[in-house]
Amino acid sequence: MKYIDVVIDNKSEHTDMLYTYGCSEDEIQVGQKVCVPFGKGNRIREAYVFRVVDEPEREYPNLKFAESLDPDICLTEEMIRTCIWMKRRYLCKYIDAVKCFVPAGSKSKRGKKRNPYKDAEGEQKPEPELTAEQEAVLRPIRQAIQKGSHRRFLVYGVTGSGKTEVYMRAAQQCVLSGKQAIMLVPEISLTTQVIERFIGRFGAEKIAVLHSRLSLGERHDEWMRIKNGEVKIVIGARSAVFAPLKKIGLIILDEEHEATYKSDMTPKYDTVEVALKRLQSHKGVLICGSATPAVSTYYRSEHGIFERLELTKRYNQTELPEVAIVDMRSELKAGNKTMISRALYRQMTEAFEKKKQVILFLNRRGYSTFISCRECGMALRCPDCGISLTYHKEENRAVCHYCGHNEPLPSVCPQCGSAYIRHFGAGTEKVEEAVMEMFPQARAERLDLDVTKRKGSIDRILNRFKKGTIDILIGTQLVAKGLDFRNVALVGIISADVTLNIPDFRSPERTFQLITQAAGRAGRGEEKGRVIIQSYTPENYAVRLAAEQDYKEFYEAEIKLRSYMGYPPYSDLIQMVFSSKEEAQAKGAAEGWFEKIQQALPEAQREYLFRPQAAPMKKIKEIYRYSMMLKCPHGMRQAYTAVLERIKEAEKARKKNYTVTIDINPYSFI
DNA sequence: AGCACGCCGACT
DNA sequence: GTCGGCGTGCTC
Repeated sequence: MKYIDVVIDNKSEHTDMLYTYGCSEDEIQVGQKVCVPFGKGNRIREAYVFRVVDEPEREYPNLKFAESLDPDICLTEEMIRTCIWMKRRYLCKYIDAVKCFVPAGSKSKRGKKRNPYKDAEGEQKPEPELTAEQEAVLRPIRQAIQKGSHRRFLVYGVTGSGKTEVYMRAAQQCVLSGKQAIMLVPEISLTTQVIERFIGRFGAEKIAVLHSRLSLGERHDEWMRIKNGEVKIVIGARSAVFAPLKKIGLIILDEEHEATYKSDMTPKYDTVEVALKRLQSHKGVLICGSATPAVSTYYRSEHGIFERLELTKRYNQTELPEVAIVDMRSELKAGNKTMISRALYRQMTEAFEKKKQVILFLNRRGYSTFISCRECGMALRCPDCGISLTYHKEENRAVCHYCGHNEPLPSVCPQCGSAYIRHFGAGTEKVEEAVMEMFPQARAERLDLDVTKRKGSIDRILNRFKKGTIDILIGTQLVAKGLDFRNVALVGIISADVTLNIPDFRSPERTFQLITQAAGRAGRGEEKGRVIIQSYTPENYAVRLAAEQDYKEFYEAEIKLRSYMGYPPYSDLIQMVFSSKEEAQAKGAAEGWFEKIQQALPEAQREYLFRPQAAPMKKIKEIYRYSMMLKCPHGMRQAYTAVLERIKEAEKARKKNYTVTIDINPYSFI
């Protein structure tokens, strides 16, 4: 007879705690899925064992007994420890964390197992010889994996420097050492080449692929294959970090800087953090790889938290493309009011004459519009936060989405006095139209998230582009990621200013990354490629240094700014969103929390909490939203989240007419 | 979240 | 006298 503490699979905040049951099964283990009677009606509910003890901590007058255990689903102690850690770190419920580890689907009815990649042949290529640089990078990685020491590496390697080969060799070492590896990629549908290479090298039977396009049954089967130890390497998007492997020797995050590694659903976890937590238990190795590391990651590699390894040479010795910036202010002065500069037009014409292909980037304007001067390029920014102000139509004002600072819309540019100051963003959609008009004979295709939603259409469009049945690919960031097209001679970035003016402290970082990645798409064949960046602020450091392909210089400039403004990595940002059907309730909840947090903070730290403000898209599906931001300076994060945890706990006792969602270091602010 | 208990109003 | 309305409070 054992006593077990379980977490009930139940959506309520109120039951988010451990319940003690009796269990006659002496073999019961932490992580086991069980069925227990719960509540007054003793309805049978699913639950997960978090603790097993011989004697209960106190008397339970009406102790109940667990009824049965699920033979298939059993998490390890390490996974349960990670769940407990996640609850505290992301302020989610136990069950939310548990759900990350268990497969969503149930056992497939037909006992037949399906491996979606069973028939994939893989890219059959002999193992290439490693370059001296790759050898040097692999040496410490292999050593760490072999010795089973928990170490963290940043592999900073320029595009085309052979990072994937390094990953594969590291994974090979991991398998040789009797451990398993997880290979994470930002977006599975754009990573078929990587999967093919892994399958070609290791064989389909040793690899599991996890992603959202799998059916529930397929996902369950893959999960079981992994759990039963049939699989050596798991490839997948961020959720694959939860793969039920027994001995994790290695976790790789490819394109480490990508936003998709931060979950925007509950629990709002950060993949690197979860990976590190798991690897601590497994004494495993973390590899973060990127050609444009996140500023916070590079900072860690400067301060001994990550060991930095560099790949500086392009694998096949192809030259970096020639990058030119076009000053859109002078285009306007010269009377060109279209979104295509004369230089870009010329280059496109030339490319088509040579039967080459063109990629145009048009960044989605997203949810906000910034205000800038078309004559001098200046964009309105918050005097306190340094981020772009957003145009609010209703009040005709410019508003800061971090602190709420707002000012009336100027009628003339405060810098140069021009009357050509207006809100920007709209109009980028017209690029496709403009291009069609300028090049009616060219076959253009658009690739963005709307198109992507239709299953399989990414691959279809990309295949057509590869075959050459499309001349111009017009796309968003999607197209920038790791695609390898030989025949692309020219990449045009329609407006670098759009990403630059997204109201987020990371906008320079993202601009730099986008331009660099986009540039990497040009000239992958024998001929040198060309890149044209159009901007109203060509002197901006992010635009200029991206054109020069100078990451380190950019990092130095950016980290100074972060330090000065107190943004990550010098702080953590916490966003709270309060939503309700009634506007007054959402507002009231936000203000109530504001007061409570203020009271909990020492007076000198109250400036770190910004006043709540209505979300720009105030009403989504009849729900009103208010948001508020808390900046946690160095080392204060735990103390601050503990304050929020206490308030959340206290609010739970009352009946609430609102919901609060807390996002630690969100990727976008609303 | 559910589910039961509970204490008031319209019905057989 | 009883059926059922949903307000309240607890779930090992």
